[in-house]
Amino acid sequence: MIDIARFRADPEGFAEAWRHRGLDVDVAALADLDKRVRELKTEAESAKAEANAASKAIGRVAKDGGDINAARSEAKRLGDRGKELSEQRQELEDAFKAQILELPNPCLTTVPVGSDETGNVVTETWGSPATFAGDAKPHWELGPALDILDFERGAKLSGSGFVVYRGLGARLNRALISWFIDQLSGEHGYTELGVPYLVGPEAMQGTGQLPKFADQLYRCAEDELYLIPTAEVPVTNLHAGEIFDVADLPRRYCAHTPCFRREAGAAGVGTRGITRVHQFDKVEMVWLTTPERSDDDLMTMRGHAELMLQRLGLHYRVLELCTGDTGFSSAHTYDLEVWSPGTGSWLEVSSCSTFTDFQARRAGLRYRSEPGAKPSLLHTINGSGLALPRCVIALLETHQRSDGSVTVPEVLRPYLGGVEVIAPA
RNA sequence: GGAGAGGUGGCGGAGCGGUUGAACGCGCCGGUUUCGAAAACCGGUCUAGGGGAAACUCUAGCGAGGGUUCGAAUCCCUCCCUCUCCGCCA
Repeated sequence: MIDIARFRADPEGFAEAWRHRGLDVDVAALADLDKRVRELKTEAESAKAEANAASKAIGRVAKDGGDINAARSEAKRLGDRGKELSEQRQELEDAFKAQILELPNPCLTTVPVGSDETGNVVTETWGSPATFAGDAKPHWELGPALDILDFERGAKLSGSGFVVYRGLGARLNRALISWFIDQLSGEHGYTELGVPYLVGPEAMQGTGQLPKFADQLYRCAEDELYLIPTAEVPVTNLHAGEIFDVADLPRRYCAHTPCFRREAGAAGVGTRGITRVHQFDKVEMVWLTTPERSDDDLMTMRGHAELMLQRLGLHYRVLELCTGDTGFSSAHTYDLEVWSPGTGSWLEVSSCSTFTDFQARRAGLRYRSEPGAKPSLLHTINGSGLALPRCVIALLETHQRSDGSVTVPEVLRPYLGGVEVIAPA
C-alpha cells in the first residue's frame, strides 16, 4: 500500500508514477474521497467527544445520588449522532481503502520507463552459451529419455501443468534445494525457515497477492486458506505487526517451499515441458531491512543468486525491469535469466525486488531507528534463490552430451551420492 | 472432534458496569547520589489516526467481530487462538 500522507502532498507525482506503469488513475477523485473521509472523521469524533463528556458527567451525578434521567436522553442523542457519522465515514473509508489496495507501488525514479518487457534493460551477461556438435535437445526430450521426467503421469494425476520427477530427476531436484539452502544459510548467513504452505487472507494481502490477484491463487474455500504461490508470502508475513530494534536488522531468511500457481490465462503459451507449471519448488530469499540500506541490500542479495548460477556453470543474464514490467508490489526489480540451449530462450529463474515500504505498510512491519524512537516502516526485499524447474531445464540442456547423458555439476555431486553423470538406464 | 481453563501494555499480574490507557511489580529511558558502579530515591516509558505552526488536543484499541447501556476490559452472542484431559491420527 502506498503512503497516504505522501499521496496527499503530491497526488500528481503518484499519477505520473502510475502512468509509467500503464495505469491512468483519477488522483483528483481519490484525493477528494480522502478529504471527505477526514472531514467526516473530525465531525464524528467531536460528536463522540461530547457524548463521552456527557457520560462522564452522568457518572459523577449518579455517584452523588442525583437525578440523571434528563442527561441520559441527551447523552444518547449525542452518542447516536456520533455513531451515525462514524458509519458514514466507515463507508467512504472502505471505498477509499479498496481503491488504494489495488494501486501498485510507484517505481523508483531510477527505473527505466517502458510500457512492457521490450523496455527491460540487459545490464549484465555471465558466461557464454554452451556449444554442441549437433542440435541441443530440449529438456522435454532429454527428461523422458533419461526416465527422470514423466509428463504423462503428471497430467494423469492432476492435469496439464503437473509433472512427476523420477529417480535421479527427483533426486536432482532435491539436491538443488539442499544445495541452494546450504549456500545461503552456510555461506551468506541466512536463517533457514520451514513455513506453512497454506496461509490466511491477511498474509496474502500483506505481500500484495490479494485482493488484486485472487484469480491466480489456489484457495481452500472450506477453511479460507490459500496455497502459497511463493515462500515470499509466509516469510515476509512472519513478523507482521511486530516492531524490531534497528540492531536486529537486517533479517535474512531463506526457505524452500513448493509454489502453487493457477496461471489463469497463461495456459498453452509456450509452456511445453516444465517451464511453466502449476506446482514447483523454489528457494526464496527474504530480507527485512532499513530504508537506508535496502538499495544496496538488493544488489547483495542479487549477487547471492548470481553466485549460485555461476557455480552451476549456467550462462545467464541480468535484466533490469522497466516500469511497465515491474510487479505490482515492487519498486525496482532485477530478473536473472538462464540460457536454455534446448529451447533457444532465456528463462527467468530469479526475480530480485525491493518493495520499499509497500509490503511493510500492508503487513505492519516496523522498526525503531534507535531505542525509544517512534516505530517506522522497514523495507522488504526478496528474490528467488532459485526457482527449481528452470534450473533443472538449464542444467539438463547445458550439460547434455552427445550420447544423451547429462554431466552433473561438481558442486551437486555430493548431494547426488557421488553420481557424476545421469545416463539412460 | 468432545470436556474444562484461559486470552489484559515489553514481561508478570490486578481490575469484573462509571472520570481506567488501565493498579502493582519487573524491565527500559532520564535525573539525583557516586571516583565509577550497584543500591536507593525522583521523573518518564503503548500504538494507530484526526485537528493544530507548535504547545497540545480529540478519537479508537484490554484475542477478533457484533450486541445491550447515557457509559463496557468488565454483561450477552459469534468466531479465533493457547493450555489440560479424552478421542482420533502421520
